[in-house]
Amino acid sequence: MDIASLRGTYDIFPPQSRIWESVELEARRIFNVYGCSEIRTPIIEDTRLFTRSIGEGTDIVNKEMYTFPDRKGRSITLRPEGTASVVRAYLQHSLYKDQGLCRFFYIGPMFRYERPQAGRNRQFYQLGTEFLGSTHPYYDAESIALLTTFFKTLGITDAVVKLNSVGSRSSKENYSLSLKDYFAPFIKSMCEDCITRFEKNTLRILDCKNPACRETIKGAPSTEHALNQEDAEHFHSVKEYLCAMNVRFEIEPRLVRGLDYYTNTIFEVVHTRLGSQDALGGGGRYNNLVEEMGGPSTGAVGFAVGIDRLVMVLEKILSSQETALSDSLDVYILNPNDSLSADHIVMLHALRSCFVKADMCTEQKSFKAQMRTANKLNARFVLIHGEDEIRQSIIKLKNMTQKTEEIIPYTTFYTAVEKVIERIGKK
RNA sequence: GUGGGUGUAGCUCAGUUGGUUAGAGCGUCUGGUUGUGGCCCAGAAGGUCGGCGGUUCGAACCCGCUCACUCACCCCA
Repeated sequence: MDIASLRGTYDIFPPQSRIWESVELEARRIFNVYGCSEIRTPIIEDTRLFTRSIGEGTDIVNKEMYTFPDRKGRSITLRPEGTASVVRAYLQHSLYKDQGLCRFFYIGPMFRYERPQAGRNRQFYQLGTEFLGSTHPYYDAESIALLTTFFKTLGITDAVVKLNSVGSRSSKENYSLSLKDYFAPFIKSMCEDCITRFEKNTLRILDCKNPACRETIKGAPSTEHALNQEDAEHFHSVKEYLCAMNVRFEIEPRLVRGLDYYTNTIFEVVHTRLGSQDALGGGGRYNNLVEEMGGPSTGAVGFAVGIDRLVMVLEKILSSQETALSDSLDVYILNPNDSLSADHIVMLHALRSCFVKADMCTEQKSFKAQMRTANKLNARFVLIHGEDEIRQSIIKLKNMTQKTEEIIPYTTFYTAVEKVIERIGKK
């Protein structure tokens, strides 16, 4: 075949898909406990939604979006993240009129045109929450607590929460200015990237990994000094609430995020077993976004988790035994006669109607070969109903683990099925 | 977008300084006497050596281009 999955996209199949299922199941469970309801938004949106919310100067908007004209020439974009769509839906349906706080969660694919790498794909999957309608610092803390609780229930105990605050818009602007003042004398000796960052997005200089730049960055003013009174208090409360909930975190003064809409609290959860793309999740507060999108001033906070990366970590934690074990069959119906009998089809159907995980052999194979198949399928029982059994009006049921065989009388179809189900222990 | 690494059977990989019919392990299938699995034994199927072009008497091996995978930069989840 000459057609393969597109670059940066991939297929998920067993046994790996089982991990995905359990992640999603656990997420729904925890989110429900925290009062979040699911929101499903379209995967395609008007391009302007993202350019406005994420920011014109960001990498996502500049070079990573899947953007194309539709048949009427409108600019369409495959969503690169979830928050913008949630905010759009929130506004479009005037949800801010209903109640104080809306708690949503979402799960689904996102798209970014990037060079694939470990933990980075063009179609990737995120699950996340958005709390809309409050500026209270408690919800910043609750978001982080929910995130860490989720990881813990999945068995991830060694993830690290990194926390910082960039402050409100005015604090952010102040900070940006003070950084410019600080870097101005050194900028000519810094790396090329930093020079462009200096003009484009000064905050991002703090993220530079160049050792020479690093030295200059060390002396840069930290975000905390740039926060105004109110922002500092907000940040302080968040930290206090986190401590109260026994959530561990590390203050990371250099932490800045690539999306423009963040204000105040920003956080990231990293895991050491991931490689260079080590963020399992991240998020923060975005108090201006709803208003910027044309709604009322609305406080909001949220996070997103990279499911692809989460699964990578879980695969390393879980033993291969654990993932393979779950695949077993209750009964395998043999086909000792040459042709597929109607009796077997009806039997299979009846068993499945009673939620017995059953399957049957439809091929013309030797008895031995059929037994081998049963074994390969990890069948707990094998049901034998061939010519001999028909003559004697019985069914043979072999217990594969105990290697025992039981004879079940076949007086009527229903009593026989009943007995089989009873023996299998599914009643 | 920039760099490094890698493409040989379904999977994991060998393959000598270029030289006849390209191998192994696992997996798959079929047998090992009448209709009974795993273990063991025997056998079989399965490959455009990523693709295209070049060098050569001769290329899986050398060269060029291209595609894909992969890791890193960048950025993010």
